[in-house]
Amino acid sequence: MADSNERYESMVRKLKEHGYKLTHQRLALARVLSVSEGHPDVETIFLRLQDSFPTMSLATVYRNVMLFKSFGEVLELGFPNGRNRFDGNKPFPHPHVICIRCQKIIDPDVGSLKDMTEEVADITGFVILTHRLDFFGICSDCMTEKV
Amino acid sequence: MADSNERYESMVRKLKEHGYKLTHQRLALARVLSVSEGHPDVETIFLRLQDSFPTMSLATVYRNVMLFKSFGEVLELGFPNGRNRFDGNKPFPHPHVICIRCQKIIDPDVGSLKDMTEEVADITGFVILTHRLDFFGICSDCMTEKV
DNA sequence: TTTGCTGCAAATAGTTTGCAGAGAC
DNA sequence: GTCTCTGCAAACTATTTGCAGCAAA
Repeated sequence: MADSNERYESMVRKLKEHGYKLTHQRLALARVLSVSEGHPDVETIFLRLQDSFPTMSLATVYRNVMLFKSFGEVLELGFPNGRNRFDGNKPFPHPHVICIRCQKIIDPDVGSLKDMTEEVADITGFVILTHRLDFFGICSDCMTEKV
Repeated sequence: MADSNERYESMVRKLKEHGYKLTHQRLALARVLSVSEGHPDVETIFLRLQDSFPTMSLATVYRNVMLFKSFGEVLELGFPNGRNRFDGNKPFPHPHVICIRCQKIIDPDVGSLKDMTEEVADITGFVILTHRLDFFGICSDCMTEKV
C-alpha cells in the first residue's frame, strides 16, 4: 500500500494547482480517499465522512470524488450493479481480485500487463491508454464459512 | 467469430432443457444475440428486434437477456455509465479492446491469462472463477478523424 | 467582498417489477 | 385449458443538477 500521507499531500497539491478551494469537505474526503481501505463505494465514503463531518451531503461526495478522479488522483472501479468503488491509494491501473460473496476487493502483486498491452496495440491498431483487469472468485474467508 | 447458427441452436436447447417456452420474442432475441455484431447494448438489441418484431418491449429484452445470461449463454460487460453491453457470440471471458471515442468494442486474439490466473489464486488464496480484461484506447478510425 | 462551494431536493437514466391479458403447448 | 410470458406503466436506485445561502481567500 502506498504511503497515505503522500497521497493526501498530492491530492491537496492538485486542488491548489487547479485553483480549487480547500474546503473542509474536500480535505476530509482527500483524507478518506488517500487511505481507501477496502476500495470503498460512495455510500461507505459518505458514512466514514459523517463521523467527523455530520453535515456532509452525498452530492458533495459525488462531486468531489469526480473532481479528484479528473486529476488522476482516484481510480474508479465501475460495476454493473451500480455500486462503483474507488481507490485513492493506488490511482493507476492495477489488477483486482474480487470476492463475489462478500464483495471484498484486494490488490494482488502480479506481473504487469505491459507486454500484452503492446501486443494488443499491434494487433488492433488502437492507441491503448489504460486497462482494467479483474479476477472474480471466492476469498478464503468465505470458502471456509458455513453456507 | 464463433458460428452464429451453433450459438443460436445452443440457446434454444438451453431454453428447452430448462423448461422455458419458445416464444417468438425469445427466439428473435437468441438470433440477435448469437450474432452480437459489435457487442450491442440493450437499446441496440431492442432496436434490432423492432425491425422484425414491432411489439417487442424493453422489459422483455431485459428479462430474457438475463435469462440467457443465467444459462451462461451471454456475457455481460458492465460499465459505470450504465450502458451495459452483451456478447452472445463468445459468452466466455476474453479480453476486449474498447474505443473511448466511438465506443466500438473488438475482440483481440491474444494469449490467455491462464498463467496469471493461477498466480493470482496462489498469492491471494481465492478460488478464481472468472475474470475480465479490458483495454481502453482510441481506434485507428477515430485517430485519423478530424476533431 | 467576491466567487466558488455546499446542502437540499428535484430530476434523470437505466433497470426491475406488478399486473392483466395474450399466447405456447 | 393451463400456466407461463409479454407489454405497459409505475417503481426503484445510483447519480446528477438547479438553486439559494454559505464560506474560502
